[in-house]
Formats: sequence, C-alpha cells, structure tokens
Amino acid sequence: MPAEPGTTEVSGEFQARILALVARIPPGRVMTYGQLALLAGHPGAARQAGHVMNGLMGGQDGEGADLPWQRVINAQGRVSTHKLGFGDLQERLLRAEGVPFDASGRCDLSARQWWPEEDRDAPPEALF
DNA sequence: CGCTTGACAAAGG
DNA sequence: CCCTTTGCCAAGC
Repeated sequence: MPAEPGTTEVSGEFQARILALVARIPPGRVMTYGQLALLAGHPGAARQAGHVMNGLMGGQDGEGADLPWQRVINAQGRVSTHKLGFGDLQERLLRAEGVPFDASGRCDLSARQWWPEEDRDAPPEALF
C-alpha cells in the first residue's frame, strides 16, 4: 500500500520492528530498549523504543495485547515502569517467569538478556 | 515548521 | 552504589 516511493514509511517500520522483536522474546528472558532500537535499525533510539511500548498500552484492540511488554527492561537490569505505576506488576510477571529480581529491583542481565540469534533457546537448569 | 517531552544509555562525581 | 548531566532520536503539540 505505500504507493509513494519517497514517503517515510520507515517510521511505522520502526514501531513494527520493535513489536516484532518483543513478541519474539521467550519467557524467562529480557531485552533492553537500546537493544531493541539497535535491532530495529535505529541505534541510539532507545527512548523511542520505550515510546513505542507506551503506545501499545493505549490500544486495547488486542493488537499488542499479546506482546510480552514485561520482558522489556532498561540496560541497568531494572524495569523503567516504576513511575508509571505498574513497575511492581512487571517485576512480578518476570519473577513468575523465572527472572529473579534483586532486593534493589535489579536482575542479572548478562544471564537473562536474550538475543534473536539464540533462537528461542530455553533457559538451562543451571540458571534455575 | 520548531520546541518540548520521554517505559533510555553511558559517563562522571 | 546512588545521583546528576549529556547525548540521541522520534513522536506529539
């Protein structure tokens, strides 16, 4: 449908790319905003990655309702939704998936961060 | 058409 | 380890 060769439809591409990546995150694993932006083709646009997530919250048409938005955290290994009001919920959901959070609300990114290259690899028992 | 905002990231104190 | 500043880029107004 984009009949215009010059139109910047990439903006929607960015959003779709982010959502597609989030949907690919296996349970028990997490991704960072900067990572999403990088894989989306916009390195450095970590903030925008978060903006996209914020957008899927308003639409309740079941489009992004299935997206595991909870598996998206910041590079510090902490959830960036605390001030939004559902930070506690996100931590709870991740913890229920097997992602342990520190008393400070931090998790081990080195062990839980997931990359598409790993291909839905299940978390080994060693991590359990 | 331009300023302000923001689910971020990295560096410095 | 916690807090503050700077940079970055897209979307909203």
